[in-house]
Amino acid sequence: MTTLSTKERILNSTERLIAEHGFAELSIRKISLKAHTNLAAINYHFGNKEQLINQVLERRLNNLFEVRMKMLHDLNQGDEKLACNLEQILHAFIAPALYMINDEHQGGKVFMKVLARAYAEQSDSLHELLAKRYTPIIKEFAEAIHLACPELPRATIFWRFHFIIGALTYAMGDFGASSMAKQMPEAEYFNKSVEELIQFAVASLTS
Amino acid sequence: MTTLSTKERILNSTERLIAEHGFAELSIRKISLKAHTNLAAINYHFGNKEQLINQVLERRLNNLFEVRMKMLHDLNQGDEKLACNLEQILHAFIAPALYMINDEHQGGKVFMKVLARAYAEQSDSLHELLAKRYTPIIKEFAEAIHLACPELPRATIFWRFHFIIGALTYAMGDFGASSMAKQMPEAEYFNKSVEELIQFAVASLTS
DNA sequence: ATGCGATTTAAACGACCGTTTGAATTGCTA
DNA sequence: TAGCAATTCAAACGGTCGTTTAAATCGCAT
Repeated sequence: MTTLSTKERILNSTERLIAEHGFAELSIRKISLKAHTNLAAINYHFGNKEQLINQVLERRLNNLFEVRMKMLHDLNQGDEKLACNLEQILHAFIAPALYMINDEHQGGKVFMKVLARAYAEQSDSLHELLAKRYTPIIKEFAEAIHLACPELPRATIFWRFHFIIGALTYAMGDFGASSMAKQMPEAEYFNKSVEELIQFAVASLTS
Repeated sequence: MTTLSTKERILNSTERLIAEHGFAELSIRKISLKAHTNLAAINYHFGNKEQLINQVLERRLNNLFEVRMKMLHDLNQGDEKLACNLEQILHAFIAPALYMINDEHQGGKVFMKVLARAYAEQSDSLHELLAKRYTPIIKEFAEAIHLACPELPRATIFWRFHFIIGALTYAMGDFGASSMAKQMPEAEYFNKSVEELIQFAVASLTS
């Protein structure tokens, strides 16, 4: 194990604690204990608890959204107005979230649970952060879907894409807790989730 | 306003506080203040905080699930093996949740936010309570869907119904917070949500 | 090696938490 | 109306919370 900076250890520990025990039980003291650092180090490096949580989310959201955008743009190489396969578009949106989940070493798996928790919190600062990040990417993907399915009204696309995000978020947060998960190895269940989710999303947009 | 018992006032206040501020900020003191009662009255009537929260959920979950079951059974009147319209089946599952939301007087609207929060919490007791309630109803609805769509593999039905529940839950928790919500009156947005959600669910099951 | 800014530390602050206690009050029955 | 059980109440319990303070320590350029 490489030696991590105090700041990184705090971010990682916070992420894990939220994923494992939720926001309600999260405390500065538990974080500092898990990160093998001092209580005050957290306020020193992050100001306060709220800013720490925001940075935990931002750190990975930035990466997740960059990957999604890159995969989308790679689909219509150069030509922005080229209509592409609906399944590919949804793959570009869904798969990065699941790749991230599989990235055990970087804690992406943990993060997706954090993200699911964050959605359900009604903390204004969290909601703002998520809305600010999601708005542009939703617009881009909705536009791509419109090109792929020109017969679908734009409003319908927005509604259904919104619902797909809900299903994805819910599935990620529930990952491993489902009764289906216990009937097969975790890796297999994971891959199956990706496949089923994409097929589900495609079907929901091709009525 | 009719005079409510202390127990009812505590349940109602707890429900509202969870919906408005989440589980993290919920405290016995805030509940007793909102319910115009004493701190100790809560422990007197409910034992402890955890049991109070469980009762808040059970009170409405029981009603919600009864209505769903009744609507499903009313579809195939008497004849259990009669295949019925997929849209009607999904309506029986989705609409009661939304009727409940619209039932302002009984606080159903508030409750759906509570439910959305509860999903994201990883409290074992909450998860157990929800799993115990959901398992039988999911089986019944999956069976009805199977009769309506015999060409769909049973496993696929379970996966997609699971995703639909996710979309529904997410939509309910997000109700009113969406950017779309601000562009039309609340009642209209609500009815539109029902319609779009059912159409979305139907589409996702008829690939 | 010395000085200085960056970092870490122990300790304490006031505030709020869930729960318990035992006395006061209420509502109903005998 | 007397008495008893159900309910409400003020007060206190031990604990945990987020944050702050000031001293100790570290890393590194001079």
